[in-house]
Amino acid sequence: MFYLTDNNDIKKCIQQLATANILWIDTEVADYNTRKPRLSLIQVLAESQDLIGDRVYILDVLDNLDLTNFFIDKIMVEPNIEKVFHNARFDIKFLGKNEAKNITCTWEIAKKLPYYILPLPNLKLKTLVENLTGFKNIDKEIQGSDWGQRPLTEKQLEYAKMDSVYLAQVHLALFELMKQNNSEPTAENLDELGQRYQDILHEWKLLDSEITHILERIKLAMQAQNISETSNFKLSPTERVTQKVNFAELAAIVQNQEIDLDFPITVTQKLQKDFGDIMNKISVNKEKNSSWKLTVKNLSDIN
DNA sequence: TTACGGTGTAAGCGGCATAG
DNA sequence: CTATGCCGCTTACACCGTAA
Repeated sequence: MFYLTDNNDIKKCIQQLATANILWIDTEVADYNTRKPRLSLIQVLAESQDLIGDRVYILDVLDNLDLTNFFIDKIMVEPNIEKVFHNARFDIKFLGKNEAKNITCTWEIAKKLPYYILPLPNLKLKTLVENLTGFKNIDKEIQGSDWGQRPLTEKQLEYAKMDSVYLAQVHLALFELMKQNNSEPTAENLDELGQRYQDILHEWKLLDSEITHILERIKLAMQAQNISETSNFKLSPTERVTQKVNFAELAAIVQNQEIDLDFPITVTQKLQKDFGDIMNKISVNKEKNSSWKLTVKNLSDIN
C-alpha cells in the first residue's frame, strides 16, 4: 500500500495511474451525513491480481480541491480509462458528476444478474465479497468512522486499502458470471430450454402458490388483528384518488367558453359500443400496436 | 444525508378461449 | 352471437437500496 499525503507525490501518482486501461476505485467521505460532506480518500488499484493490497494507492485529498480536480481531469473524464466502483453513483458525486466517463458499477452488474444466478439477500460489497471471493469476515464497522480526522488510524487505512482489493475481486467474479450467462438468441438451444422449463415448472408452481397463499393469509390476519408491523412484515394503507367529471358537462363548458382543449382521447371498446353510429361520423385515428405472445402448448402429463 | 432506477402493488384495458 | 374469466401489458404511485 502506498499512502500518499504530499501534493507532488499525489500528482505524480495520478499521472502514472492515468496510463492504465482499467482502475478499481473507492472513496472515503467525511461528514457524509451533513450538508457539506468532504472527500477524504481516493483509493486506486490498477492491478487486479493484488490480493493483499500491496499495490493500492491511497490518495489523501481531504479539503484539497486542486488535487481532486486534477484526479477528475486526468482520470475521471478520460474515456479510455475504465473506472470501476461499487455503487458508482455515490462516488461520482464527488468525482466529476456527469463529466465522468467510462464508469463501471459492480452494484449495477450484480443487480442485472437474476436471483437464481446470484442468490444473495442483498448486494452490499461485503455480501458480494463473502460469497464470490475467498475473503471472509469482512469488517465494515470502520466504514462509518470519522474520515475527517488526521492522522487516520492504522485500522482505517487497512480498511480503505482492502476495499479496493475486494472491489477488484468482486468485479472479476461478477464479470465471469456475466460471461457465463449472456445468452445469444441466435445460438440458444430451444430443446434444452424447453426441457428445463418442463423440469422445474411443477416445483415452481408448488412454491409460487404457497408463497402467494401465505402472503394473502398474513395480509388478512394483520388486518383482522389490527397489527401494522411484525418482525417480518409491514402493512401500510395506500390511497389512490381518481377524479371523474361528467362528460356532457365538460363538453358544454369547452364549447361555451371556447376553452382550447384539443387532444385525442382513447375510445375503448365499451365506448365504441356506447357511441354506436357516431363512430362512423367522426374521424378516427387508429394506432396499431403489435407484440409477440409466447404460449405454452403440450402441457406434459405430470404423473 | 443524496440520487434515481428498480420493484412491489393495484387498477384498467384488450385479446383470447370457453360456454351457452 | 354474448357473457365471463384469465392473462399479459400498461400506467400510476410508493418505497427501496447503496455508498460514507
